Amino acid sequence: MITRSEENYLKAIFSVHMQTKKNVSTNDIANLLDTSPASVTEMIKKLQEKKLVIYEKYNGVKLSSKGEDNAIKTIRKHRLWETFLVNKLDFSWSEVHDVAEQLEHIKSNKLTDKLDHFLNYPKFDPHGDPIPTKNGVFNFQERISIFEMDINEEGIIMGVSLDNKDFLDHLTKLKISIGTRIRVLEQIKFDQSMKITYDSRTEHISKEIAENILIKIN
Amino acid sequence: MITRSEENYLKAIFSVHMQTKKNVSTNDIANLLDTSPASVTEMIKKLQEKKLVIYEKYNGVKLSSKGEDNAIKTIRKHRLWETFLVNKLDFSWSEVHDVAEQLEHIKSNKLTDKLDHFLNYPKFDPHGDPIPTKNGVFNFQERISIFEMDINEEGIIMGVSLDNKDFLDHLTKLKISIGTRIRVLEQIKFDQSMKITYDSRTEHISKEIAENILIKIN
DNA sequence: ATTTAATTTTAGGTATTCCTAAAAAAAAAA
DNA sequence: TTTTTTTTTTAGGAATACCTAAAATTAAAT
Repeated sequence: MITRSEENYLKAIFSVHMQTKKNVSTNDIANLLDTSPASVTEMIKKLQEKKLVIYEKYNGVKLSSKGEDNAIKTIRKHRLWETFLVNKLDFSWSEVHDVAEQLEHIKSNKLTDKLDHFLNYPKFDPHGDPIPTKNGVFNFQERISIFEMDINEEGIIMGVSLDNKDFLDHLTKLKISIGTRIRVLEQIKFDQSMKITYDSRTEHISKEIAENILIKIN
Repeated sequence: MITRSEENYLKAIFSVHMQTKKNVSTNDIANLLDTSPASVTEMIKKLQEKKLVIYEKYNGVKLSSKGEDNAIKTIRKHRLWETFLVNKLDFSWSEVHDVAEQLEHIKSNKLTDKLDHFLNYPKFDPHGDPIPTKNGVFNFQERISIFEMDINEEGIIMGVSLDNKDFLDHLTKLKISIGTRIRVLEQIKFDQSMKITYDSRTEHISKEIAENILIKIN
């Protein structure tokens, strides 16, 4: 049996590895999970005994295939539940994170698969992140941030790279959501903020915001 | 914060008290939760400190109003989730218990209420048990078991008093479900089994089965 | 190449929730 | 009423998952 805590560690290791492609450091995990590095070392040892990670002292960890399977399953559940909350229960996308964080630990393969079916096998969650299939296959979609776009370039919003309530609430206020087609009008040199247009609106967005909105490339 | 374990104890106390209407004994709780009496005593003390129960040594416990509120909320969540699983995800009624046992501990009032709305404010769960409202009001319905019915008496099945997979699977096989109208044809003296008719079928059911199927009594 | 700084691990604790075995209290039987 | 049985509580431990402080190791800077 894999405990809830263990699942959170596996998910954290998966997520850091995804970005860095390197062995994941004790400190990185501690920061992400908001625990002490000492606790991380201890837990990693337990995960190693359970053959969920590959670990060498002072050299970081990576997931074993068994550990990766579990991490992907947890991500799948998290994203399916977020989709359920937004599409069926009418939650706003800024509200779903904490609840999905709990729901992702419910143990029942049947439940996950029936939920997937009920939602009509969605490929992306409400934040635009891909939902792995039952077999653990991600449907990746190349994306760049608005900040990286050129003047006059167009794009369709595919997701966000920050799951923060204030940020998401702000996007809601701006009526920016997944599927919105935008065009970059201007980049202000002084503060690197950007002027964009969409749905016959023109808005000014800060660098921080532009960096965390993702558009489809290709 | 009330932990998952504490919630299970509160639910158990509520459930035993419901039947006995007396202070609940340490042993009863231990049996229901499949733990040792020693663990129960210890936990009760903690619940007392949190003002969730009223407790006197060697004299059993009862819930405080705060404890009862919580127990009812947990039952509400359990039954709403069971309804969701059966009505929306197409689980059979014998499969839902274990999953609902996990889902009932998800903490989010918003989720519970939105789920209730999504399900169209159901009054009874798939086993025929009443689902308390947001304000903790139960919709009780007087019920007796088939075993208590007289010869030739008619009734509509409103629920079951046993949440056991084999039992529920057997009912499914017999095509007996909530809403089925039945009539008692005969009671066999020898083994107290009963002959019943419903939907133009005639079946023989054992005493154990008859005792655990509940019909409406006006 | 040392010294300094940062990271990681070890050592020793705490809180939660469970356990068994023994003691205490209450209930039932003789 | 005394003895026996049952129930409940206390005492002392174990596992999980966290913590802080100190030691060990690695990385960075002078």
